[in-house]
Amino acid sequence: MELIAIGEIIRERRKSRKVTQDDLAEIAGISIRTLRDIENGMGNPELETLVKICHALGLEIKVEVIK
Amino acid sequence: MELIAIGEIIRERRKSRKVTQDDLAEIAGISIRTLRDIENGMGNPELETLVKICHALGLEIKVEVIK
DNA sequence: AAAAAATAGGCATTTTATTGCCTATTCACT
DNA sequence: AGTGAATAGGCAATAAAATGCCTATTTTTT
Repeated sequence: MELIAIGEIIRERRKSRKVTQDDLAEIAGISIRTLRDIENGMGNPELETLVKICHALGLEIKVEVIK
Repeated sequence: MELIAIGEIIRERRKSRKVTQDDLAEIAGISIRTLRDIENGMGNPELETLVKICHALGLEIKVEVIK
């Protein structure tokens, strides 16, 4: 699970929902600046930040055993 | 996915591997202080920190659609 | 029961994510 | 092509995570 991968997942999901970065950031309760960085694979977000975004998109973060 | 849940998953996995916090922290490349906080559900770790720990334990962080 | 090992958490410091403000660039629509 | 919306990213300030040092408590081992 890399940053860029999460960013892409979030971006695709957001676009499929036809939501702007601005709207998603507001719904998730984070700044658009942070959302932008995450979608572009920059930085190293806090778990809570990711959870907020994912929740706003109907996504969930899970921990699984590597097979 | 809540903090306390991740902490418990990590702790259980670590114990099943018979590894101490000290050892796991060193293997993961983070401080024992941070690992301790995460296992006890305190704080709000960075994604990279979680990834390091999970990797050291053969665990993976995933994003899934909520059913 | 005693000793050693492991875990817990307070606190100050350092490092880094988040944020806001700004302008530039790209995209979508008429 | 032109216009407005959306996205991108630099930079400084702020907020918060990570770390190190310390002692206390709990757990394990002998």
